[in-house]
Amino acid sequence: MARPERKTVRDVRKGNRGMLLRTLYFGGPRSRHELTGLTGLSAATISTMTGDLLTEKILMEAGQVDSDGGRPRVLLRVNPVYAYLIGVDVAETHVRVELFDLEMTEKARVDYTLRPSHHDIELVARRILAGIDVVLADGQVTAAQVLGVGIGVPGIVERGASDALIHAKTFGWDGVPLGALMRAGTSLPVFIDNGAKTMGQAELWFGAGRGADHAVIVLIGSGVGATVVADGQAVRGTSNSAGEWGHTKIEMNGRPCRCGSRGCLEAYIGAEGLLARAGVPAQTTDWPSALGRVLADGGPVVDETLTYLGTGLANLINMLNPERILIGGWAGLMIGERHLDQIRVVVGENSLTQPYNATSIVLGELGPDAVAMGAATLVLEEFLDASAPLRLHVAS
Amino acid sequence: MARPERKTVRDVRKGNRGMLLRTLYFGGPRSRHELTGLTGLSAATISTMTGDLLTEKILMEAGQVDSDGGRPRVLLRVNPVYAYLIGVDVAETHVRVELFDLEMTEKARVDYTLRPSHHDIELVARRILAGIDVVLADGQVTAAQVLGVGIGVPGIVERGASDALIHAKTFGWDGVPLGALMRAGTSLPVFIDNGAKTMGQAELWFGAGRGADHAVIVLIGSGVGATVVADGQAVRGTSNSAGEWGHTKIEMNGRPCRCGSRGCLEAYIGAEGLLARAGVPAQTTDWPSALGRVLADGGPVVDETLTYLGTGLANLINMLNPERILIGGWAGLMIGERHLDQIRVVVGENSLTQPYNATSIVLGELGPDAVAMGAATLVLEEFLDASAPLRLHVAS
DNA sequence: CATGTTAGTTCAATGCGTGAACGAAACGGC
DNA sequence: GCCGTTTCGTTCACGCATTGAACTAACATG
Repeated sequence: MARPERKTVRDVRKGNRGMLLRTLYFGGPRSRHELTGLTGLSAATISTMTGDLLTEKILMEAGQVDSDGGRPRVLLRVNPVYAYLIGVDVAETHVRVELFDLEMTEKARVDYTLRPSHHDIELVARRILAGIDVVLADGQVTAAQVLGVGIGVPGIVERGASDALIHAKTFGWDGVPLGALMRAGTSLPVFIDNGAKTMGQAELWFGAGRGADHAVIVLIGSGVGATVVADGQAVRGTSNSAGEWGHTKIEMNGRPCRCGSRGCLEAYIGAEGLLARAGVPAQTTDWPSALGRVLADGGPVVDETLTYLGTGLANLINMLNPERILIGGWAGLMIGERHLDQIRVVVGENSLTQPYNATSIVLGELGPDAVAMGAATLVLEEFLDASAPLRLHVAS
Repeated sequence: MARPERKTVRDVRKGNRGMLLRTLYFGGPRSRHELTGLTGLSAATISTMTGDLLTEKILMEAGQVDSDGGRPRVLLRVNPVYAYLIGVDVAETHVRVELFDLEMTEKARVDYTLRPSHHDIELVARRILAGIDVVLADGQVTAAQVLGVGIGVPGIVERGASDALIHAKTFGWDGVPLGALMRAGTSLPVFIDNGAKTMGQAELWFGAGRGADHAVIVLIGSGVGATVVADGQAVRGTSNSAGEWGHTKIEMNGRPCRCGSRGCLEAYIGAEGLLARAGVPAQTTDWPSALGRVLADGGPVVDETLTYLGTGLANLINMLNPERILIGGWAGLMIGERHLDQIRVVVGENSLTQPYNATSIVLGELGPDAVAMGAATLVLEEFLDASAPLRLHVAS
């Protein structure tokens, strides 16, 4: 029963300011006059608030537009170089650090290859910290101009009372305090979340999920996960591990899954399980091409996969009644590009009419590269929500 | 991307007032002094606000308590007879109308038997309206003292742009505008929701779900449904039909379900499916005793049922990471009372360690009678949230 | 250059929460 | 019975928020 916080008059300002900022961020350049309509605020408030934001350089003017017969309207927009965001993608084979401006335009990036079985947490933390320095130098940005660092990691990010702990079996991480390690090396604010979640966040904000209040973004790679969005908010659960769609059971006594259980959806539609079922040799390394060949050849395994996938999606629809389902992840996109229509048919057969008709099933627009961008989005979200007399942070 | 509304200073008051009211409603009688700590508001604000609420008679004094060595504290509480709530349970065999005071104490009730296949919407609406008059008379309450009427109905309640439409196959209702029919006969505010959801609401507020921010309340009767609560709010989905847990698929090509599909969870753990699988003759009418015998006899069907139930719950845990799962519904309670431990074992085997350890699985505390109470809770919620200079409504 | 129209700003009014000063109601010690 | 102490509760000036109304700014047209 999430109890609301105490509010004071200043919170009103903070909330309205955030709303104005969001409107301008997503609603393109607008005049003050248009903003009154879009935000519901009075012209007086818009005037003073935009005044503040302009002197803070969070907003900037963006030309004029004639307004038939009267004073022309001055367009306002978010100043993309007011501040910068850093997004990090920690994956099995690499650590990528990217620098974005406020509009999510990439200004610099650096990749570090991770050798398999070299996932030592200290090493990863060092790579990230080094990467931050590199992108700042390349992008000619000082740390003081950066709002924060978002990091997308594999596995479960447990948000307990104190610091976030990361559990990633494949990395051998069991309760690793990455946040604390980062803070030891930088004074920038750090936000950490599961990589599938940050990718979902990216799709929701900048991809095919724009504007959806109720959505599920499913990620199909070698593993399978999902981001659930209800009322515009990501559902995180009590310890931030919601969304483990891949390990929901779709078949009693089904195929063994690498999680140790049986009949998990991931064992059927995850790339690893799919390729194994199609008889692709286990030592194959180029999974995408192998999957491409399997999909091109067709056959019962592909049909079966579509049935499992469609049924899994139907379960989401029945359970959560989203207005949109996005299919993403490299394997998900490959499957979806070829067979989206058939997936829709299977979903229709396995979900209730009412919620099925309310849902559209589409492909993600952003590639797998979106993990870092989504991570940076965590910082952006913080900025838009609480930008109040914004304090930029001191460099490390 | 649920955008927040414009806020003004008065919304601050409304919000804080609601918080104070909730604190007092659920936190028993408290002194003004204690309220400052519990709400975070200053003593000054508490003083003026409780003053207002006392003159409005929403609050009342509730005795004094010595405070060692100083002025004794005056306890305040919500005035239970400030206003009343009406809850309605529309079920297959009856329409029940109940009158509650603000503390959810039942003041009057009336039942109307519904003959099978006599679910004409006009008839049901007439029964409800008549029932309202009866409970008001019995409880010696005028319509002006009633905050509203909550109605729990079977099937899907579609909240579209205009009025709520109800789809209930078993009733032959397909897009029935019950709300409009009610408003034609009474001027009381009407709130309609699915009966399983209202029961979930009741458990969440007054039953075993108290205080849980992330919970799933599963209802197992002849059908199977669930209420998902995330961040203290019920997840409704885009057309208010979220929670159809019973028709998620747990087995590919499994048993046929009455929904027309196959392998639905409901076909295994719903009372109807369970009894059929146990070989109980279809013409049996006393399902509870039949289920009791099946459970007492044990055997493979029962084990199988527990496996299906546990797996279905494990899917919820993996997907939603709740802190608590409540098992309710008459069949759910019967199964849970005997086999809760075994259910927990199965759940543990089929869910990921992390989220499993974060969840407690418990039985519901409220019987099936809670549908009407939960429906009335819809009205209560409205009152606590927006009680602002509360307007009581004119009688019909 | 006067007029009309649209865009944006300024200002007094009103509402809210807060801290500080103040008032109220008990107890304990003498 | 009186006085100091402690705790509870109220009052009031202040700062900050939005707002409507009056006002200024900047254009087009004739």
